Amino acid sequence: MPLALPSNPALQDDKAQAVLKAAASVFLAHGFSAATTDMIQRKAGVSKATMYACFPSKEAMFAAVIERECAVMTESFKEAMRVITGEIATTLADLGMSYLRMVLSPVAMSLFRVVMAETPRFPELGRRFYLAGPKVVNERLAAYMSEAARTGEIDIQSIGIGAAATLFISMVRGEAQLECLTHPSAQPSAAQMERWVQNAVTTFLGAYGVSRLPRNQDVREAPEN
Amino acid sequence: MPLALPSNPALQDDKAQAVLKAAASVFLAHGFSAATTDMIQRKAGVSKATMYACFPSKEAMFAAVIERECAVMTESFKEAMRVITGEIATTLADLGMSYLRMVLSPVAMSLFRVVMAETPRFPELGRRFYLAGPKVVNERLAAYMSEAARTGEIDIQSIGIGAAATLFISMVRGEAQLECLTHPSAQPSAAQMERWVQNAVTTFLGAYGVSRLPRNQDVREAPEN
DNA sequence: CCGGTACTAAACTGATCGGTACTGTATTTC
DNA sequence: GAAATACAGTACCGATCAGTTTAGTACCGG
Repeated sequence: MPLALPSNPALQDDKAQAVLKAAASVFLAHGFSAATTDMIQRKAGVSKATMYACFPSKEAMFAAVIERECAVMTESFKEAMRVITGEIATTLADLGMSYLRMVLSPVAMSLFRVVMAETPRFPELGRRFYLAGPKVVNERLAAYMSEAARTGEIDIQSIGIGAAATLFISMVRGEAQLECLTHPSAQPSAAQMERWVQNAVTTFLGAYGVSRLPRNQDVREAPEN
Repeated sequence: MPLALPSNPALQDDKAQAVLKAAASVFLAHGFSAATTDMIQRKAGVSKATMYACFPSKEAMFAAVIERECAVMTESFKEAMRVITGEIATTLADLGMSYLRMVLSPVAMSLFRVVMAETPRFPELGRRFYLAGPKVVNERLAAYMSEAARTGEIDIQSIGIGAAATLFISMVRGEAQLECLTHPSAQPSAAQMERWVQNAVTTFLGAYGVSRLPRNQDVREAPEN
């Protein structure tokens, strides 16, 4: 008789990883309630007993999945928000594009959907998401803007660094994310993404940029959405 | 004992409304998968047979609920985005506050969560939501901005009316909605909401406002979030 | 060779799901 | 007053759920 599986998390790490990976794909595709442990077990290629040896319950699997995806997201955002020194208009555009690519990626979209849906029932999950994603991005961007303010490229004294960062990010993400969330089949073109980012940069620098060159070196025309 | 029924040939319509209302509260609270028809039936105070006489299936109930909530939302937004003539800074702040109050209301938040979660499985639902909410708001705001541009209060030729409207709305909504979605327990204070709106107005007019008065008549200082 | 370990496959438990069918009853219509 | 209508209440159906248990297998170190 196989001994009755004590709470030994160090089973085969191999199997636990397979379960976690399978659980991630199932939960991100279907959400918590619509996902079934059978789907996870089947996709992981392990037996039910093994799965329940790795995680004590469906909820625990879900929590582990979200935790892991948040951690991955944090790293991706840190990478995406790494500043390459240059003119501020270019830098903001680059940061905006990196950010938008991340936010609109299939994994990030699915994670967003699932977390938003399940936050009322798993509140700590929403907080975790906020800290892993938006918080990190805001901090990185605020750090850059602080430097840009110091060198005189922008003047954001009137609203503060933190607010300036969130406003810029909100403009970059706003319409883009909303449209993609509500139209899941069609993903946006590169040109569309550049338009979204460029509009945000133009507006932000229009409000807070310190113009050394004559204003309005921008912009191609920007269609409705 | 069943109470006396109002003797109408349209009894069914009466019950159907009760079912729809109950279904709305259950679906908005739990999402599609976690909601059960028993919860709806119980809350509506009707029998299962009656419920299934009104709607052929759980999916149909869900679709009807979302459809109705979207219709209600449209009317609310149209009301919220009605312009009362005044100075542009004041008008934008008023519109922003009305909009934000709507967006952050419990019903709108729940609807947003549910629609975002279920759009991959019911794609037409996401489109419906977009048309009923964001689209309407953008149109209303764009109409106002068009007028403001005509009277010379703003100059948005460089990006276009539609883009200007979505950027302003994105700034108003961005951080506010994200924080409320991820922190469902604590609803924001009026002061916090005013700060969000004021930052958006300041930034927008900083970029596109035509200053007749010396610039920077604004702003109280704006804390981080 | 043994005994423990790490599993698989599948049967099983009790609960719950969406949906149907049946029974009984109050009201309306003719 | 009889038939029809519109319901409540509830038992029921097959399916499916999360999670447990059982039986058996392949591999390991000693």
